[in-house]
Amino acid sequence: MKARTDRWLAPYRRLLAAYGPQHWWPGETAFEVMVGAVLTQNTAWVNVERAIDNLKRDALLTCRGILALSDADLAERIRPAGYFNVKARRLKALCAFLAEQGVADHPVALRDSAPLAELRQRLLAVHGVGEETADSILLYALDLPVFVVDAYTRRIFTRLGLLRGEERYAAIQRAFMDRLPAEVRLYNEYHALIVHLGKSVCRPRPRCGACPLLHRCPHPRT
DNA sequence: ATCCCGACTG
DNA sequence: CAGTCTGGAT
Repeated sequence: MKARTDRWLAPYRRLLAAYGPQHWWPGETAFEVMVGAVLTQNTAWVNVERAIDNLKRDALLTCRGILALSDADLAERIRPAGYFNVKARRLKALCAFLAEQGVADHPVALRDSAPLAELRQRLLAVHGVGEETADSILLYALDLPVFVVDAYTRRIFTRLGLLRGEERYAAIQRAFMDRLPAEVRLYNEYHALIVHLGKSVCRPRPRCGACPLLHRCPHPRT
């Protein structure tokens, strides 16, 4: 293994040893993962679960079920996830897209409808789907090898001295994908572990004493 | 740069 | 009480 790869893979090994497999994404079907990816935008997952349960309770966690609701009705049901008016429109846009693609009754089939690069472009064209949401859907709903970047990734790897902190999403994603083997399993687990570390330890005000990566962090605080 | 927004932590 | 949460559109 090249040293260039190892600097970006070592944190993964360390985090996996410390925290164990995270078993992401917490969703039963590809469609549920897609809905969760939109609902969790800037929102704690516990709040997303409530919104998803609200839809499940009335068997509305389907493409057609969501499209059949009025914006106001849908917004009311997903209220616990916050930004409910915005997200109601975004969920409908996502479902309308799936219907257009002819996969409303079997959303996971989206995977085989186009090559990865084109699928990503199509998702990015959907209202409410930005880079992180698109990549989360590709990786966690469709099992395609795309590395998901988020605010935790930027913060953690900047503190580790591997990023400067000003890089755009695409640059950070390329940093990982150019160096790591293109394995769905690895990308899935790595991002999940990054989120865990970012939430529990490498927070805005970090708890460096509890960090599994402390030994390779240039400027630990506290 | 600002708005969207409920639910929870410290 | 302020801060934070698996962002994206305008």
